[in-house]
Amino acid sequence: MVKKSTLESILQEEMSDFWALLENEEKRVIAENFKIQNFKKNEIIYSEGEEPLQLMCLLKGKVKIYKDGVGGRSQIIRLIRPVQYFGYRAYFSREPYVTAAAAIESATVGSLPMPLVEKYIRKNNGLAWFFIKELSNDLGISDARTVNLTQKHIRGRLAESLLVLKENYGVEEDGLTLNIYMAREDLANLSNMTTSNAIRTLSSFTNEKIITVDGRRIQIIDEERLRKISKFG
Amino acid sequence: MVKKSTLESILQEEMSDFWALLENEEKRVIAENFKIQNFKKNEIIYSEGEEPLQLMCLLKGKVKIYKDGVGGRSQIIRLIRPVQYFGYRAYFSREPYVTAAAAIESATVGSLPMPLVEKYIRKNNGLAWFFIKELSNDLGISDARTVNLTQKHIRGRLAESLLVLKENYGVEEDGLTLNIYMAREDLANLSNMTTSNAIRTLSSFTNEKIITVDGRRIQIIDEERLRKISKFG
DNA sequence: TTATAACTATGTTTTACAGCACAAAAATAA
DNA sequence: TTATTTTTGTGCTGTAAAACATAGTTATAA
Repeated sequence: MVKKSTLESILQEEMSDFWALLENEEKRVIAENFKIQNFKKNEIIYSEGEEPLQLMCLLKGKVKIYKDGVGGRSQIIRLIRPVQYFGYRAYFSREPYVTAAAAIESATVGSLPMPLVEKYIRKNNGLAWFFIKELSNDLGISDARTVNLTQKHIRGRLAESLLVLKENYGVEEDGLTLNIYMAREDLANLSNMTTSNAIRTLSSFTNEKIITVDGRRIQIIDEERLRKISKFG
Repeated sequence: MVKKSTLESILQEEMSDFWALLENEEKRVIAENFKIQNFKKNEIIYSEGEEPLQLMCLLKGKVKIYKDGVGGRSQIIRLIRPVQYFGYRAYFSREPYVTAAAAIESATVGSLPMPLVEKYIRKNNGLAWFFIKELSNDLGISDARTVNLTQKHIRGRLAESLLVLKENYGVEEDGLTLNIYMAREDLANLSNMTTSNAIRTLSSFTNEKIITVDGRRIQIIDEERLRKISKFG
């Protein structure tokens, strides 16, 4: 078991944006109820239909929020990086989860009971405003995504995904290699296409010297080109 | 009892969910800054790229929130009915509108300056909670929509749209006729398909006795069937 | 080590849907 | 009224992408 002081220091240092908004008494209670959990690669964090009870904060690793659709096909809705919050929306809407979450790579998740979070939101305006901004940002992204996924062609969708991955998880020291190693299947589920087509289109991009691929390592060589494809492809 | 202005009575009666959350002083200032505007059928209410300055509330009529995508194609993101609020999200995200809004039929819109709304959100917890719930609901719908639009086939998407129209705008006295008369093009933009395919698929549904069509009047005859198509089609 | 499963790669076939053309009907304007 | 534009309806064609098949390749387990 993790020491209480450690938990509090994580709240203070990692989740400072959230923590800083709390009053002293709130901080005490939040720290008491804060829990940390580890998830292995591919482990499910929560599933569709479950009751949303925790506000989660990704402290380490990478997480995908996804939705299973028609015929076993899965759609990745959004990607979470440290330090981002997730798992709370359905609670606000008083409904079970309509999405699921899983670790793309081994992940550390901090969590707080939603009823407690709601209680403090209702009396702490800074906290309320924090969630209004979070939700507003996510909603804007979701709306934009709907159009991108439905109207762009395969090349455009994959190009966009690669750029999103770069923006979201950044690159390694070389400034080119994406700092995330995703299975082709996940890349496909992110881009709304079949795995075969993700593989095929990656090959095309490689042939056109837009990217290089080494297993799951992807380097973006010609970002400008990728942006053009994303916009018009 | 003091006689209220027309504007104030609209706030009190039509926008009661919002109004009831305000303190007396807030009510006074809100009433002072409340404006009403009329829009003709097909008139644009706001456009992508504009600065979001008003919280809008649809008092009468029907409004579509849409986004122009690749090659002049348009995607309807959500539909607004009285009394629903819209136009505020982008302001919270401190960005220009990423969507546009237009009247499907002649509409009356009440509006309030966003800076004022923000000011009150920051000191009125009930108001903050109101927007947290609104945003949460919209985000859940948007995420579900992404999957529906990308994974379902044409028949499934149109079936779903018809059901959404029924849930959203209801039916006339006969219990069957959708209470909204949309152009085929709008129906197509709502369902992510071409106008031709919307027309064709409507014809198919008619032949299969699932609906009847008379111009823009649509009656849902076999809702059960429509649900099945929406789910598995 | 070998065996087994999971992932990646690529070629072939099928099909759902967009794109286009054109006509009829309805709405709107002159 | 007639003229003109907009909307609706159908048939035809082409193609993007799914579905399928099969094989090589890399992990994981026994």
